[in-house]
Amino acid sequence: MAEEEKGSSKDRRKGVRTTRKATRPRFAFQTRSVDDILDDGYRWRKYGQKAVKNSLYPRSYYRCTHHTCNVKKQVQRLSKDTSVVVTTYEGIHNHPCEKLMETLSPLLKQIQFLSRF
DNA sequence: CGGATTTGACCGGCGC
DNA sequence: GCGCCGGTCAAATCCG
Repeated sequence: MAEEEKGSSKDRRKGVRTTRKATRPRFAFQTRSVDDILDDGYRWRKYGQKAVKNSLYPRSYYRCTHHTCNVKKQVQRLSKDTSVVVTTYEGIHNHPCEKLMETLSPLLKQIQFLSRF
């Protein structure tokens, strides 16, 4: 008979060890922007979207696309001011700021160039 | 082609 | 004990 892959093959969530409660500081601040995705210097990948009761707008969940970076970001829109988004950062980056580096790259180059003198 | 994104479905914890 | 909510992951799809 055909093997029923339904059920066993569908091994969805498997081992969500609770050993993931390491230091995880949470920083939340509001920003006035019409875009939910605020490029603050890191790359984010959306992994979920859920609607909030206190808000008639959905909340977006983002995660850092880095491998050694376990940082999470939550973005919610204020029901009073849809032009304001609340960004909550959870965790710390384990890698240098890509965008920041790119922005400082030309500057660093110039500094090094001037340093030669 | 690869990476990124979207939606739906599922699971765990908690309350009563 | 059961139901409900929140939160996360997976697959499929899209774009450059």
